[in-house]
Amino acid sequence: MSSTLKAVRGTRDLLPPETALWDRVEATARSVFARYGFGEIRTPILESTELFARGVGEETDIVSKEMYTWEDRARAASEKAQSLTLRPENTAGVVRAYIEHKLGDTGHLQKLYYIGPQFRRERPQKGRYRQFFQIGAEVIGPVTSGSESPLRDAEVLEMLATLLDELGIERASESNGYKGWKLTLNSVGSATDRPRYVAALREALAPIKHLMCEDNQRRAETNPLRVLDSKDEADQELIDRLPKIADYLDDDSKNHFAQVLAALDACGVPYTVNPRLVRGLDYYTRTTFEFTVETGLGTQNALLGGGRYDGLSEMIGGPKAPGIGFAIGEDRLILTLQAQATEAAEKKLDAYIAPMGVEQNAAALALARDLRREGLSIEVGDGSFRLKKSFEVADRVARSIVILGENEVASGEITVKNFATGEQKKIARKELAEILQ
RNA sequence: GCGGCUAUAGUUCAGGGGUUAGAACGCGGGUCUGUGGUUCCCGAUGUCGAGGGUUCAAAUCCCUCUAGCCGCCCCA
Repeated sequence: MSSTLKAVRGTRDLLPPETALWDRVEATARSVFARYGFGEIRTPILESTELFARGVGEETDIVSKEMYTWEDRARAASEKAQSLTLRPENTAGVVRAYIEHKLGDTGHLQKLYYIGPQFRRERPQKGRYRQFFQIGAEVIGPVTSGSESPLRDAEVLEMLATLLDELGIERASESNGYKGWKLTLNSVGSATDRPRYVAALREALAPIKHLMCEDNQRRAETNPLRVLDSKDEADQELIDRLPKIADYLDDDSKNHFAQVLAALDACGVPYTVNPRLVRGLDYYTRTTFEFTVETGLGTQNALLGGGRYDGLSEMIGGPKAPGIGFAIGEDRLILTLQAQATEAAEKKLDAYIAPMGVEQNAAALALARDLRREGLSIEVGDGSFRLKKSFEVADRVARSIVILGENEVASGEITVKNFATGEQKKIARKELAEILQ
């Protein structure tokens, strides 16, 4: 017995009417990004494995255990098999394209956004899929283009606040029980601060880690920064006494962070500084941030995350090109909007054309064609339907019904009925479009 | 990757070894061969997730698998 074929684990089909919400989210994002001077970039979903190993970091969970990676087949003896990977995130790909196309040589600041699928092989859950969608943006360029400016950090954060506002996601406040979006940020220091701090952390952890939970003992070895955002109650006191990142920031980094916060204040973007906020990707430097929401996502409450990556370009063999970016979990954004249950009125078509008898089918389709070209949304029934059925279907999908029968053809007039008012009248063809508006 | 819960009609769910598996919504039809949205009357919903086992008998009990969900890990 053959089992039926299904979408593979962790992937899913998106169907109407839900896709209308995806459209709205993407259209809103494009509109906001355009106003901030961003242009769209589309990079391949397939990249050389090495890009992620070097960019995202060999030791990160993403690279070490979550990537879809395989050896591409060598087609000729002279060709070498190459290790390929379905992109688990998009920043590395964008920076690779920036380097490959020598965008830095333009001397201009690059503002790029993308919308597309990403792939990570994790255990699926609500808000966490193996193929998931990210909407992201990157600001990157040579230092002389101003790419290192704290103004860029603040601009990106303010843009995100605007986007969430325009999408209708509430800000966390007392009145909504802090269920709206919340921005948390931190500075993890420059490319030299960060290793210094990690070394200090390792040193501090060495004598006390055996007192901690199993997870934290492992983290102390593999990724000491992660110990900081451990949720283990018993370990909190020990964690509080660990060195603070703020004490390892050089003056430039401190100054940079202070300017970001000042600009956020000036723009009225609410935030919380969390000195323990660390992000899982190796490339982050200085400003890191995440937006969380409490609605609809369970424990997957990180709606988007991002940060500065001043050294990423060099890590993958490019010129110095500081940058800052973010990735929004589009799936999570959709879930949040659905949970907010601002049930938008169901969109109905302008009219439904009901041909009376199959001999009217051709005329009905021609009429539909004309009305559609006039900008109306139209559905056409079938002449074999009884009129009662036509009315039922029409009432479900459209605001008005247009009846096309022998009487109408004979008289040259068309019968139109509006479902909301119940008003029915016979009108001339040329008045039709206006009546249906 | 680890631990737990779940899988029955298009949808949301009830049923818990014994003939033919139920409700609501939705769907089809009728009262009405040119009139919907509210009524009224009929009807069909289905390999009970897949495979195997126990039993005279399995949707029901057991095992395996698959998928979803919850928590962890981690992240968007």
